[in-house]
Amino acid sequence: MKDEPIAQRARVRPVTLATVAHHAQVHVSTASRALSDNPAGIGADTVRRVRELAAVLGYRRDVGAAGLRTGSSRLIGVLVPRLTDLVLASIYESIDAAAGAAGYGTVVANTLDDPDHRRVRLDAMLSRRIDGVVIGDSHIGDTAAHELRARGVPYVLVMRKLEGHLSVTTDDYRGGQLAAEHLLELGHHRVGVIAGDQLASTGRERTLGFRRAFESAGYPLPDPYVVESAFSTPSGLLAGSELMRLPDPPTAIFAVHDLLALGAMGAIRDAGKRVGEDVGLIGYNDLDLAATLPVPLTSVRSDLGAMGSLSVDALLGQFRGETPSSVLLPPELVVRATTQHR
Amino acid sequence: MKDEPIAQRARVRPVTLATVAHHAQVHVSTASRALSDNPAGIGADTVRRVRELAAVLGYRRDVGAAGLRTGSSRLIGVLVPRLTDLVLASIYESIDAAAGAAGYGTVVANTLDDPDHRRVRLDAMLSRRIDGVVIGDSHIGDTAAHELRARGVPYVLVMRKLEGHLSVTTDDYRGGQLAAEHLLELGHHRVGVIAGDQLASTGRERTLGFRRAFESAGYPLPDPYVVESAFSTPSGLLAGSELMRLPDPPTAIFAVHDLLALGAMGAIRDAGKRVGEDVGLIGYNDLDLAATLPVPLTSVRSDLGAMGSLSVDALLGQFRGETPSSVLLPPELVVRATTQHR
DNA sequence: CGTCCTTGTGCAATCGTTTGCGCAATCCAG
DNA sequence: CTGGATTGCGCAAACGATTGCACAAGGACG
Repeated sequence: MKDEPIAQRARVRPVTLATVAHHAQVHVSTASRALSDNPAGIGADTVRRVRELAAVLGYRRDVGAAGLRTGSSRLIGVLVPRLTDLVLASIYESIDAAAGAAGYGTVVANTLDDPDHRRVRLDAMLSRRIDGVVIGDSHIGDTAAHELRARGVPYVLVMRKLEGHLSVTTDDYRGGQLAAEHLLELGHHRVGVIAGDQLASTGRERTLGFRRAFESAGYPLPDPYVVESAFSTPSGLLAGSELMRLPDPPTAIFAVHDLLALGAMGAIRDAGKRVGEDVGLIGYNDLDLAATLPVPLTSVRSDLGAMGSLSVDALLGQFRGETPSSVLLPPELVVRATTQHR
Repeated sequence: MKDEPIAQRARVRPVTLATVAHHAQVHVSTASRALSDNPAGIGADTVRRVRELAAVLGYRRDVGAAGLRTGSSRLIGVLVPRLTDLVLASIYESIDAAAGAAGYGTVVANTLDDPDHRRVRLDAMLSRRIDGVVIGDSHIGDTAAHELRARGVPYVLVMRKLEGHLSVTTDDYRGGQLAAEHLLELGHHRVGVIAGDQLASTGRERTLGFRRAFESAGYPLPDPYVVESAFSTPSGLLAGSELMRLPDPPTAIFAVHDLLALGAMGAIRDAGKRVGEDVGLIGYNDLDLAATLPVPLTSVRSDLGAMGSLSVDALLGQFRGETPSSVLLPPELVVRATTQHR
């Protein structure tokens, strides 16, 4: 008893390939092959025996160790601005699901749209020898994509695009147009935009498409009617108040993100007006909650699930040595109560 | 040129410890020690030289390979029902931040509150030899915690508790009481509850605390006034409509999750009543958006960030061989416009 | 001037898996 | 009954990092 080593917090599991092989009375290499996806050069009954034993013993292949040998970690990194942004969370969910179906795991990092933070997180990912990266937070002037290209690590941008890089996005310019056309049809001529981050292609293009459409119709937007913002609810409240405080407040507002629209609702209320009746409002992304709000929100729908899984496809294609091309999905306008009067 | 091997998609980086050691003219073991956190037994200038060289060469320690040797993957697994649930996303963000600060990475899995799904995801995590697990989706009758205990893998429950397991939660029973006391003070006697999932401790305890308080005050809630639900906005709309269709609809509603409250707002509107003025409403968790809604939402606040980082602390403690004890954080009522009339 | 200690470095084993290569056993045809 | 083809399996070398142990150099001390 005295010389028994102290088993403090003994991980109960040293079940390795060797254990299984030993029990099955075969060589470890045989066991490895028997457990591989398509066992070549191994007798059918050996395969069965090894697999049964593996199951009984609770064997679980050590993916890390395997990766060391094969050079592939079977891990995909995902960069997002924030997971508490519902839109990114949705995309990440579908990325993870698609990756999982293909036998890959994912690691996600909040970059908070901050370059330093992002450097650190990307470094950590590279340290884990990820096989590829989905970039969901690209920014004008951002270097992550270039760096990955230089390193030869496959990557794809999602949601936000960047000139010269593979991406899977929706046609945000067109989305802005859709919103504008709808408001024009309703007879709005003095409108405001809560424009989001102009360094992100989403905020920029949605705003641009919207402004151009109003311009073409003969009602160009003066600059004070377009206010930049982050992509959060509080930010929407701020920007919305700014618009409502203008000497001639807009009769309708286009917010480039549903959460911004949510904040704008508060601002409109605070200004003593009624959403939908006095002031029209359009959001973007058509989140679940848009439909169930007290006053259901008109929104430009983009297929977040599709974006996620297509981006994974693009990555998997690169793993196979192909060179996929960028995807641009069509947006769609969903009309609800916030733009029904007038 | 002919015999040049085809360099298809050559990962440009074979910078290993050996490369660095070679350039620095030292043995690889010396290099390893020089790069470790506190270099013992290595000359100060050697350390400096090696580190400089490593930086110049763009060396990055292969965490997987290191883990193979050290037996620690420096990876923490996190189980959540869904990341699109804002509450869980917030908790996960703080878990990831705390883990990152301690030098750990995280992998998160959506279990969708589905046992099979969860088995698969947990298996994948164990295959990666995670050092510990934060369980954010525990359920009555759930086996994950037991299994981890049996395997000797450190774990901690967060947000939802389970008898006999280490957990970091807020006092949900007390939270329900707070909501009830507030409504009683306002003179509400016929109230409804949107109770969430009764297999989750959150839904159960918040509901229980609320019911007991009304019972003690002499106004027990008839069963039809308590309706179960998922934890999403659409689900809140459904449950809310059910309550509003009762012959004697409640004069106030307690929803055990802000998103449920959001859905309930829609239901109240649909019933032709005004939120806050005709029907009081209380949510739970005090998400960002609660304060900025058209009618700002009264909500029971729980400190999600603290829960996340405390749960990581609990895990780290176990890594060090300690046996941390469960944490119960106090909730707090934040009164806003949805409960201001009457 | 010899011995002992300290300090810095190298050697080699090890973690769990995959895989090229070669050896044995089996089969069938000539 | 023999020889070649085929099949099934084992050996050992990676993969990249960490670490116990041994050893060399140099200073301190008696």
